[in-house]
Amino acid sequence: MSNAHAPAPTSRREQILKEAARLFAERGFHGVGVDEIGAAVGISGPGLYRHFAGKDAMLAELLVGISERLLAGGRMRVEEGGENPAAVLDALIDGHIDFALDDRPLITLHDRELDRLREADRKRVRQLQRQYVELWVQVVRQVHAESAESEVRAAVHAVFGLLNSTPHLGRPGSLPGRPEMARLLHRLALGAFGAVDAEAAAGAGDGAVAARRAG
Amino acid sequence: MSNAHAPAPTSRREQILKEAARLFAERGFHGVGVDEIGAAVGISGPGLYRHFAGKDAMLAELLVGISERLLAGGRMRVEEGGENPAAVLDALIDGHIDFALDDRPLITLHDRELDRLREADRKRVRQLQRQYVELWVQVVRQVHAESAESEVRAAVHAVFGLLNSTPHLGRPGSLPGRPEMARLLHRLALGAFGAVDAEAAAGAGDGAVAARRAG
DNA sequence: CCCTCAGGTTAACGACCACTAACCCGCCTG
DNA sequence: CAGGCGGGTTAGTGGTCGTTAACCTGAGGG
Repeated sequence: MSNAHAPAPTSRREQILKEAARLFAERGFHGVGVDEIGAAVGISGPGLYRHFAGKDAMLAELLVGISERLLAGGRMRVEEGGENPAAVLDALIDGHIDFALDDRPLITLHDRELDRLREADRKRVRQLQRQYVELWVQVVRQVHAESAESEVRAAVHAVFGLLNSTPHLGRPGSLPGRPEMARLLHRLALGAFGAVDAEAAAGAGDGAVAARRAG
Repeated sequence: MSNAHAPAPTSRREQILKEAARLFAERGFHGVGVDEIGAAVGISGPGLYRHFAGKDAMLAELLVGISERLLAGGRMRVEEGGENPAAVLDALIDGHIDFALDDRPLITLHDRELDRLREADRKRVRQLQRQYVELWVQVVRQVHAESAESEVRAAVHAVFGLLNSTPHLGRPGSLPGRPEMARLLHRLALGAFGAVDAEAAAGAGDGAVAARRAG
């Protein structure tokens, strides 16, 4: 009712997409009915079909959209600070963190409901995701040159998991606020990447923290 | 028909649970029909109701089971190596990695379909999860004593995301094999924890890897 | 002033699905 | 050999859901 903020020209489409993303993330694609999505934006049920071809089309647009934005943002950051790889990595991490903290539902959908897409859309999303990963891999390899590519790639995946973990957090209160959280996640990501090329000598069972090269 | 392998005393219940876990992880709880689950174990449709009260009961048993096993395993490891916190942490990490690598579908379900449970079951699972997290928090705080508890808790959540990222990996080939993967994940987790209490002085934009105290 | 059309509405339809009912059979026990 | 019973089967049922059909309305332009 009292929609005080956001008098911006938020088109009906975008409004629907936002609510659909939230609902899909909360209860899963199959767990949400079109009537609920409609109700969330004040219209009811089949009125949605004036804006979208169907429920699948909403999910497809959401997933393709987020993948494109992630990749575009990543490419932008790479171009901006092209000289200093470490700075580029910092920027990539910060950009991803902003996404994870501010667009939680989308991040959730991104790696949760991908299989509900039609073949064509799924292929497109996967391609975008792969390009995004490779972007990171290249940058990380410039910072940690000694590491094998396959290990770096796995580490990038793992760090995505780390950064995207915010949606699964319990209720706040026992956790840091948003700015502290952003800085903490940044540190954790860098710490993880820094451990990629530690010598494998660190024997399991020995309690010592993995040695790091003083570089 | 020709069920050549698995003559082990794998009870029908367990067999059903295993296949149900796989299917739920692949296509989501609502995306799988009971007929499919039945077909996966060679019986068809309503035959499942001789073993389970319903589809919900299968999911509940899966999620409660995995949560209990994770917690029990964690407690065991804490007791075994009580003296040396760093060794305990190593053991916790290895145990979780084994789980993530060997029981991928369960790990996926664990943080994906929790909301599809009835109130009572959901509460139980969340309680088990919380205890598991607190177990880790205590151990990590013994290793990194200077860190604030809320930051450690967030870091534990994040490292879970890191370790659980394996299910989302594309097809193998561009990634390390299972043993290398286990060791890599171990290193990454330790690296992340090691970065929890780095002085906040590490300015963003400075590319330096977060400093670590030589302890 | 009509006419179009964007953006709604409600009603209905067809598919799917979890679950139940009713029946069946082979094995073990007494 | 009787009979219970664990573990199946197929047919059916009620409900939900995505989608379509048919109808309505208010605003803007010629």
